Amino acid sequence: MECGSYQLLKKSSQCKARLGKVYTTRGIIDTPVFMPVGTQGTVKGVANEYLQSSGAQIILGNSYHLYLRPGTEIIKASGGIQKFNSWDRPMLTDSGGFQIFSLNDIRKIEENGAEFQSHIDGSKHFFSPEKSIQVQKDIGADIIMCFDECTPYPAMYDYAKNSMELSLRWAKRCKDEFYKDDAYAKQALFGIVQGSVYNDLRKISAQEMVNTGFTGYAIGGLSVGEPKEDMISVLENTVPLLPEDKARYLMGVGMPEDLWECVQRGIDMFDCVIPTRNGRNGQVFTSHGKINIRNAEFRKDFTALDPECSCPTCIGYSKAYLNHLVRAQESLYLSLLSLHNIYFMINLMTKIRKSLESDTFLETKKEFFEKYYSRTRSEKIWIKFLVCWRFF
RNA sequence: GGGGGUGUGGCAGAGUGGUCUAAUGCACCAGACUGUAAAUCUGGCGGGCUUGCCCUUCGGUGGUUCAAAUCCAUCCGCCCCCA
Repeated sequence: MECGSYQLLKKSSQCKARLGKVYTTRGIIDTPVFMPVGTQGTVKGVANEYLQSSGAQIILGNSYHLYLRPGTEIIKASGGIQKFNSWDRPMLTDSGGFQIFSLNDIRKIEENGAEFQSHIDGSKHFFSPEKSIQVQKDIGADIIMCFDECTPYPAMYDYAKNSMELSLRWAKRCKDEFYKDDAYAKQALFGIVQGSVYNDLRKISAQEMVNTGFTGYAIGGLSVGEPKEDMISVLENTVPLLPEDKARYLMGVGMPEDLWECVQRGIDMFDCVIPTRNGRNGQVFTSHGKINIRNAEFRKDFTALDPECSCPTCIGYSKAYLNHLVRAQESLYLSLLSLHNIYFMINLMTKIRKSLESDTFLETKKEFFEKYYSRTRSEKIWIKFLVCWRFF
């Protein structure tokens, strides 16, 4: 099987959700899948052994960050990123496109590419589509991404259009660069659909990307601050334009509730920093909703974070102890909470896949949401809950 | 016994006539985080409500003044040095 190719196993009879597999050089990924983010070649705070025990099938790395440090020379010399970081399951690298968005103040975009100032030492670097592909080839992940501009939100129509068209031209250059040598035998290149919240732009982008032809298709530029309804609308209008026999990857999403909504609309792959970042900030996902373990209410709560979780954190430690670790700024909590959140996401995706196998996606979703929003009675959460219901 | 210093919100610590409910840090109470410039950031932290104002606060008491955390008197507590 060609690296990055998608096999559709089963379609939900209830919605656009689908069960499948993505084949890569280093293994087969069951989809829908959640990919923990490991920007610098490590999922922050979580050792490989634990990451594997969580059931994580594939993790992300970031070209821009790895290019700056340790540098592609070292990664190449080590035998590729997965020799370097000892992660033997599949990996995907982002192109640096997201850094065009997030390093807003220290970059300049032009037709040929983007000039960045290193956030580490201020030195100037230029990423063209060709450069990004070369870097990603040197890093050596199984799936690599086109260099794009992650259009900021809000974006005026004209800006979004120009940005989307630039990403299209860059995508073609990425493809040319990618197929220049035989790297494609081991790696797969995914294209990225842009167009902000404008469905006509999304349509053009999707059609053009498909015409250009990629092994898989990502939807980028979402979950950057737009209303949730806009994200859903974009998915409902864009996903049907993508070929059924290719993987669909929604970049940067998301929260547990988002995963349900987006799988329902036909997404196969997700990545998000949320489980690890929130873990480092004390916020924990549980089957009964998210909690901030730092809060006073947990000082004397000697039960586990989530009674339904069997991660090492939940097996070994109480909320009261984790609350203490956070308050005392003991570094152990960074790992324990990140690990739990990763388990939560991975378990959630397993639950989703099982529901697709038995074709009970919507029932399982409803069950999840009822429990997930049961803990808090706050008005805000209930409004969110009702908004989610609208999509049934 | 003599000399000097000091007492400020939970803690540390600024402030030495009005712009003081009183800087700043910590602690505390919450919130946010979506292809990671994030172990980060934001808000709150005397009381009351009609959210603009009112009331109560800088060891105690009394005073000076239009006005006192700030000046004076006195009392109380603590610290240092000399005997």
